[in-house]
Amino acid sequence: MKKYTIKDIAKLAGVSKGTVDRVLHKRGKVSETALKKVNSILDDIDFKPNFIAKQLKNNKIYTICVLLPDPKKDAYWESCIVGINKAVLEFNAFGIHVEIYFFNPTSTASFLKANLTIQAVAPDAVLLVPLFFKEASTIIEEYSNSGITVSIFNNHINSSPAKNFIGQDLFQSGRIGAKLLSSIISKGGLAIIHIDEKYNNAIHMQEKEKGFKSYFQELNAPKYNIITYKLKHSNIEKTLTSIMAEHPELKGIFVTTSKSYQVAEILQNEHEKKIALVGYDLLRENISFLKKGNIDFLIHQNPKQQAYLGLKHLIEHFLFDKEIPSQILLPINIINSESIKTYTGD
Amino acid sequence: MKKYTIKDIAKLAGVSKGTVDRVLHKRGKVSETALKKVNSILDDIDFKPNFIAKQLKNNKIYTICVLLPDPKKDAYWESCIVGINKAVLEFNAFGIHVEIYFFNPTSTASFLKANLTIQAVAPDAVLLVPLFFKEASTIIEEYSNSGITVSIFNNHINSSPAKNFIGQDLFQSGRIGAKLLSSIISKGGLAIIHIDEKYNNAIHMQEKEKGFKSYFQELNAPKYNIITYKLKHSNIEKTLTSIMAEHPELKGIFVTTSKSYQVAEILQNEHEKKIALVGYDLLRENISFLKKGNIDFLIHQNPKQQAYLGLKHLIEHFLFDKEIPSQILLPINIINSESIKTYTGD
DNA sequence: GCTTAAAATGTGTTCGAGCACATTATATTT
DNA sequence: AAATATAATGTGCTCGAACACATTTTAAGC
Repeated sequence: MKKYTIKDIAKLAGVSKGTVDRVLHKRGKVSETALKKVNSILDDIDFKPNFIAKQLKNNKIYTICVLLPDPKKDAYWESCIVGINKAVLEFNAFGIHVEIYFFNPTSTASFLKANLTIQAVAPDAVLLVPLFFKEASTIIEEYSNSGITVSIFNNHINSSPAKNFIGQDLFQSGRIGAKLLSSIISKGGLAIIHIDEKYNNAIHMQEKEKGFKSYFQELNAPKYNIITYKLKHSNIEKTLTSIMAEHPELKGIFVTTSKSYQVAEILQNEHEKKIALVGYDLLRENISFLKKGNIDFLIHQNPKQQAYLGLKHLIEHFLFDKEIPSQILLPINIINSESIKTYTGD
Repeated sequence: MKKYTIKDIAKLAGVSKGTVDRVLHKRGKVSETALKKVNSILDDIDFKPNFIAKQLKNNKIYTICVLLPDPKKDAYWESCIVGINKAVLEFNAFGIHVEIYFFNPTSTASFLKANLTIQAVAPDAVLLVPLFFKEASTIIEEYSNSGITVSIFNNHINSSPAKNFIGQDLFQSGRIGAKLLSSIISKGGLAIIHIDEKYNNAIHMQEKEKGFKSYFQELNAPKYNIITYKLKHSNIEKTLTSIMAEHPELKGIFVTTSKSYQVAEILQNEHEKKIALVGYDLLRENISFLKKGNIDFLIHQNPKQQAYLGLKHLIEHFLFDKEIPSQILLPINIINSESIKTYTGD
């Protein structure tokens, strides 16, 4: 249980701490006899170098840049900042310097420009949302070549050299949505609705759709029939009402993006029949409709936690030499009108 | 952005580091003029003492004892150990020593005995599950008098001097269960079933029942009628089948404890009609029935996270001088057969 | 003005690892 | 055997905060 120091070992082995140091770090210039003496002591005891002392000697300030879509353009990203601030606060006793940058999620040029700025900063690590597949891959490659550690969250990029990803299993996410709708309604028509956002997160939507369909395929229940639509924000109301007119058997809708409130808005005027609605993300508008009962369930993608963990693992990597997990898939939270209350704080 | 040291401040203020030190720690023996000089510098810059150096100087090992019911007696507590180990791992670079103790949840004597052992250890803090109201209150008082910090989790004790509690809002938890059942079934009979465990966690069950009922009262829907039963483990099958015979309108069951698998076991033989079932906690048996479809939703009380956070806040209090939050109410997670997959890891 | 007490201020050491540099021991060459 | 090269080992300083102790300054008393 005693904590041994290098000095202790030196004493026990009958050599100086310099020699012990050379043995520990394999710096050579140690005689056979001295090596044996030190190693025999090291075998006997459990020596762990004092991390605190190590850090003090090192005494470096690590800079980490975070790059994400501008929350002003899409409120989904707001909570990421909360998560980042949480991590910053947690480690403010250490030499960690975090800078946050935004890019316009509708503009690849903006993404590239932001990365130029970051490259000028020359940070130790970058945590980013690789919204644009192609551009992100190149950029990440560049960072890697400069010896800058890269972690990504929210979006996965298979072919990229960045190995540290934090997000959710989108396929499974779709299955969860399917299971939820099948819990609420026992038969009838179901619609998968992709609301086309200004920027393309097609992979997200596709994976969720696949998962959703796979659930019902496995269920092998012909009592459900599933239709899929891709709506544009500009004419949702018109399209949706016509879909409903065309499909009177429609009982449930699964919205694959955070824009389910736009569907809820329209559904709330449909008084004669209740259509179940499952959507994504705890946006203010979504929460409002969830509480009112127009949205039945929200699936929580937890962007706050994604950003928090991404940053935390980078920091712990630098400070404590911990390995960064190559992939973290967060639990997918199901939220209803009553449980939403418990998600406000931490 | 520069990191200032005491030496820097001394230089800027034109005094020695000893004087700066005295000002920072309010140790007195500082002249009016020197005080002013140093304070004016401190006002200008953002000085945060280097935590690493502080720790190295301090070089103390903090001992924290954790006391919880024996997981061998009730599997619910198993995951607490996982949470504790997570915290221990996270801070293993620091001087933190954690000891875990168990008590028999059916025996107050065992609880008292374990606390005697802990008191002999004389730790810096204790994290415990105050299962027995009266005994826990006394014990916590004793710890406080000895200057030992106490945090509690899972159970709340109003009248105790321990202010640091981590758990969930049980009333709200009951409301969530109610909302879930009302999502699945639109009308009919509902049963609240308390399965009497060997030890009394009556407060838990009562609060959940209150919450459950309050939801339906607010809903003001006479299409539901609610019955409440308290079952003993020994004769669940007999009692439950007689209840179902007596109440053919029964459509949903809310089990307030982690023993919903016992109900599911019986329900799986009822093939002619489907009864919705909502229960608590991710025990192996519960998960199995959730996947099979006999349990519709599980409410996750997250004992792992409760233990983890309890320990983490104690550690951060000692290491970083952070204040321990007087109360943390964790989010209440809803889990279905598809989302359970995403909860296995972290 | 001198002595002594008290207050104020400064100096130096410690914590443990890490590394530069100094010193000593051994081997090689002439 | 002496000179030089090379290998091996030891010493001492650094990181920044904290605190004990030494030194200086100021005030009080006669």
